[in-house]
Amino acid sequence: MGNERIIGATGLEQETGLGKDLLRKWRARYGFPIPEYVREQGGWLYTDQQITQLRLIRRLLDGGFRPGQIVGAPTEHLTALLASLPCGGEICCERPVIEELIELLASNAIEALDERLERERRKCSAREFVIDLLAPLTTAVGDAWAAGKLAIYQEHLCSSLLMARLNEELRGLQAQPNYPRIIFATPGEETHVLGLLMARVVLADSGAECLDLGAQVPAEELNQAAQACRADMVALSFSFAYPRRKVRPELLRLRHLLPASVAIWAGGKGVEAIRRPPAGVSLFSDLGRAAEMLHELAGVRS
Amino acid sequence: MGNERIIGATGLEQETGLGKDLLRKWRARYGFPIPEYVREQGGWLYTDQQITQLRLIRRLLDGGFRPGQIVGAPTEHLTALLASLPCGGEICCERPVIEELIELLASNAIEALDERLERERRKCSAREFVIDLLAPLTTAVGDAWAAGKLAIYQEHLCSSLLMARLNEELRGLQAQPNYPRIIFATPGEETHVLGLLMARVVLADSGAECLDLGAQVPAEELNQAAQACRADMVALSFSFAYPRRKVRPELLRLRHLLPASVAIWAGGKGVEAIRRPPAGVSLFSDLGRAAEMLHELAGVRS
DNA sequence: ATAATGCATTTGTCCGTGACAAAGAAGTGA
DNA sequence: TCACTTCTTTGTCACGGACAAATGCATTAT
Repeated sequence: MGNERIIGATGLEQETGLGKDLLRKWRARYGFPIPEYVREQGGWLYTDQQITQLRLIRRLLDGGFRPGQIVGAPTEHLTALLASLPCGGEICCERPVIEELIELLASNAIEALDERLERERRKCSAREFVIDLLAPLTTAVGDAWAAGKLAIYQEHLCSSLLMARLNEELRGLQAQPNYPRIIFATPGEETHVLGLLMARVVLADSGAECLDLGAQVPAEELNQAAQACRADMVALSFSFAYPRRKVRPELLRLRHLLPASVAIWAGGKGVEAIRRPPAGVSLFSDLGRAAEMLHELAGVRS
Repeated sequence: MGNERIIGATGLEQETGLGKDLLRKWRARYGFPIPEYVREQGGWLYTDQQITQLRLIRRLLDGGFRPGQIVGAPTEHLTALLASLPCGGEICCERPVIEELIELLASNAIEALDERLERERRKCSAREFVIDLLAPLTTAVGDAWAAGKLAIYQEHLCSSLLMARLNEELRGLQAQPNYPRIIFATPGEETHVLGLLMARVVLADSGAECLDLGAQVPAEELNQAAQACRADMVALSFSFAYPRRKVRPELLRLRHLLPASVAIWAGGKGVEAIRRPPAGVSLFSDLGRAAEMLHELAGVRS
């Protein structure tokens, strides 16, 4: 296992969420990161060091730092800054279960992980299972990856496992009268579906009728679908990776397209930082609150 | 409903699978497509006409035409060429069931569609269900979309429905002794997971132990996962949208990384055009054949 | 003192161009 | 007919410039 990894600029984009153009600009402006070109492989060679730094930078940017302050900085400096951030370097494990689960994942004990989840599932309702266990678990897994405790493939493995579970939960849930018909989708550039699925389980469990359009649905298509299916609501999920500045315009455009009778709910890590929602759009950073809102809404209707 | 649609270049990329850079080059080389810049929307305005042409061009390219012959051509010319293609403009509906299902989808009768699938499901084994119904249905839906008979959102809706179904099928399938442990994933830039899921159901139904890594797994991670989980095989799915030229290099790189004891199987529309597979890689355009191979392999082992 | 406004700077994305390598086509000789 | 070599087409990347949105800072008004 060498301490250098060849990754095409596009591959690096996958890992860090930092675009090709942006990395080029950084290289020009701050002199970092400068990869080495390897002829025989036909690709750029980034050192592990550089990749680590880029990951740290990504997290610091999310934490509010500006690129000019951190992009050229040495690793120690970055880690120091990260530690100074509230909830920065630490993995938030409020519940010991979650730590256990992550340990299992780290040691590739997939079957054991699945069984452990099954046991936890029996202890509570579907809603609690998702809100109090799976959601925190997902963010904890993300943190553990960023901290280098998990490999990406383990995160993927976990996602896949959770998605299968969530799909199971969805079975047999019946829509209740007076509860809205909701279309779930992920906006334009968002590929992460796990959060969306969790939301679907929670709201379906609460009695809503749910239709899923999956990932990367353009606003125009969403509008068509909402009208064709006579939906009462559109639910969107923005992950942490969604470019912040694009959230509001996307929501505004959708609000402009959709008839006023169709509500728009948006959730996920990507909208937590948004202060005031655009008019006619509801933001949720908490699935529990969304479920409450749903019940209120249905109560008014009946 | 206007006859013009605003789509950012990136949005168009979604719809047609044609990258931003490529469209720019085409515009410079062939004078097409030239969108109009709209200041107040801050985006490029592509006419429906242009989008239709681009879709047709996409299909013609898949059919073997070269860009220089078709990129500037008028719509009628393109449709004529498409009709001249074997199985070109037609939707291949070998089985009338599929046509029925598509009709249901076109009229947004999702529940009815689901019930119809359920009825078909009872008639046959899981394996036949996937191979003889779902797989053809998926390609038929793609064709219907390309022909303008379905909107994208309907395709998405169908995908989501099928994925839920397939996940159900997966439940309760037990791995059999002597059958390999397989890791499923989608390579670097591939986001389509439906084909992968179908393959997983077929092979799991045949007795393999399946682990899913989901979409967009870089070769390095795949290697790590394969070694950590002691997998016997890696199964990849390339959709029609995967850039042809990248298939072979990706497979070669993976073959180079993985230990020789780990088999590589690749399938999907994206590999059908590949004539000879790289050494040490098996290509499948047919899930049935893959299942047969699996049984042979297990027979040898036992 | 606080909030609000206007100006300067930072920063991410897109564009047009040129370079280049891989794939395809065409030509050549056995 | 097949293998091999040129020539052409074609997709992707790098580069530098341009630009708009976001941010920071200073000034003013309440």
